[in-house]
Amino acid sequence: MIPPNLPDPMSRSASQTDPPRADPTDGLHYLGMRDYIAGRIAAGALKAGDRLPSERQLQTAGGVARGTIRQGLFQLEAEGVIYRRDRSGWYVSPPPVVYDPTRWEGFMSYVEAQGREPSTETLSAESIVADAMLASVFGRPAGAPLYLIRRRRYIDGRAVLVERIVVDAALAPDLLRFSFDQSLTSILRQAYGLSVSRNQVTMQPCALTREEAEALKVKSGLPGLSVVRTSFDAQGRVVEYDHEFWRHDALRISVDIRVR
Amino acid sequence: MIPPNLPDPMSRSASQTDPPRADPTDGLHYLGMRDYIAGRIAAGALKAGDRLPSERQLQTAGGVARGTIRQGLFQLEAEGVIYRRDRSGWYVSPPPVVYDPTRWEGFMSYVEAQGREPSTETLSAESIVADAMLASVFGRPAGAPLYLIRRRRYIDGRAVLVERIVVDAALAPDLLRFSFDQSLTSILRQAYGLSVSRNQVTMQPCALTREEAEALKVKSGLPGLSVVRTSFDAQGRVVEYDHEFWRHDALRISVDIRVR
DNA sequence: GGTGTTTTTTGGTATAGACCACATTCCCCG
DNA sequence: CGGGGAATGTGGTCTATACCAAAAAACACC
Repeated sequence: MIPPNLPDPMSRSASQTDPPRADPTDGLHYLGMRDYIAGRIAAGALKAGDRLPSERQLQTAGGVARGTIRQGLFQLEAEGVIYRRDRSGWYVSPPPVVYDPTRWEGFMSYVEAQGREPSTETLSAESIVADAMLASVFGRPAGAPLYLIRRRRYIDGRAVLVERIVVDAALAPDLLRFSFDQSLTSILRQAYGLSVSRNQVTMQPCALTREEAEALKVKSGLPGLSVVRTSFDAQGRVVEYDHEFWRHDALRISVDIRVR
Repeated sequence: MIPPNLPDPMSRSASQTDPPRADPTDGLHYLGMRDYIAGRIAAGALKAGDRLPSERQLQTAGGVARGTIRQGLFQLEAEGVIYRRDRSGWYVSPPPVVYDPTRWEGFMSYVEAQGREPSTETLSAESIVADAMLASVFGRPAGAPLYLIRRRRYIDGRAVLVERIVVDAALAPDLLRFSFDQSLTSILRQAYGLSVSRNQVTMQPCALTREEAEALKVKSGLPGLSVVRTSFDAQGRVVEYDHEFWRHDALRISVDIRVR
């Protein structure tokens, strides 16, 4: 379904136009470690989900200090090649899911369509009142009643995003009686007749703050992707305001559009 | 557990719904340093483009080891708050430009529209032949003649991306006689009658490899954003195949779309 | 078989010091 | 005044060590 117009990361270094050079790592130890691990993954010796040798094993095997090892691992982490589970170890990242913001089908369906297994967990669902920022988003006075839903979503059992969804209570009265472990979009459509006709999506790299990092069970400060989605219905009313925090290695953005 | 003896930073993001806690950084020195710098920026004491105190100055002022200082700086870098110039120092990042892949106007116009000053530098322009990957992109046999243009683009004098554009020589014969310091899209339209009617864009966080990092004058391995854009004309022919490597802190993606 | 408890392993944080390569600055000389 | 070279400052890399907190594994017990 997805056109293969992105070269495989494996073929990145294979530029035949470059002049031959003796050592692509410039003799830097942490780059050597990075390339060694990356090579083992590319060669298939380490597969998605596999655990890497412990840092101390790599240390003695490679003859370099542990700090240097970690420097190389951090770089692979930034590339999205590996990830860590706190105090458990380093693991090979599974492939990212492809997200097309112009084709809004909802998390569950597009993850499933890519042969992965999505699941959702509701962290909290409560009534709140609009602060200044939310008031301007929804075009209502400060203090207007809203619903806030916090969810955590998984792919193949790995937590990949946490989100905070805000819904206007005036448009969806008594929303909290529903369970939110399924698609919220279909609840809004079927129970309240609210259908999305326009989406406004912005994305930005970020560092996961304490709250999001805890929810994703990662160390605070890891790189992430912040996605803010505002959904409007045909009348231009804000149906959903959704702020998602993704693991940066879990997502690839793909947009296919006709030029206006 | 001794907090760094630094002047009071602004609290990072005091969420009034959180239970009160003594120390939002958990007493971790590198987080204290991070929040201290972030606070100075938020408070306006440090503005975009300003240089931070040197690591050794922060070290003595804060009473923490240099490695710990750097850990905090790296985190701010991952957030896009600061950046470094090799062996020169750390600087406050300018705000990112907003990129809307559905609204294709070209780099020059959308950067200018945001009140920033774009510029372009051609690194190389040459004839190549299609390898297997490019052959499949362009739907032509391997060995077909193509043009490869490498450019570096700036915003307000700071290099923000390098790109490799490939054009089918059959569609744009003798393309290399043009200068590419302006918009390539308009050259293709005006000189060859090629207009883009569809774009396929994918984006993915990456680490900048040696080649791109050198072109951007940053350290190899810094986080970046890989953007691949394939432009088609009305007949479905590939007009441009463009692979861009962005500084991750220079870009924000914003999409506004009607749901299909 | 299940259930707590202890031990071991693992990554997370932090220190102090050393040397290098490059950028910048300054100063001297023509 | 300009240019060149030396001195200095800066981040970049690396080592070695230490201790901690949490996860995982091993174990003892019921």
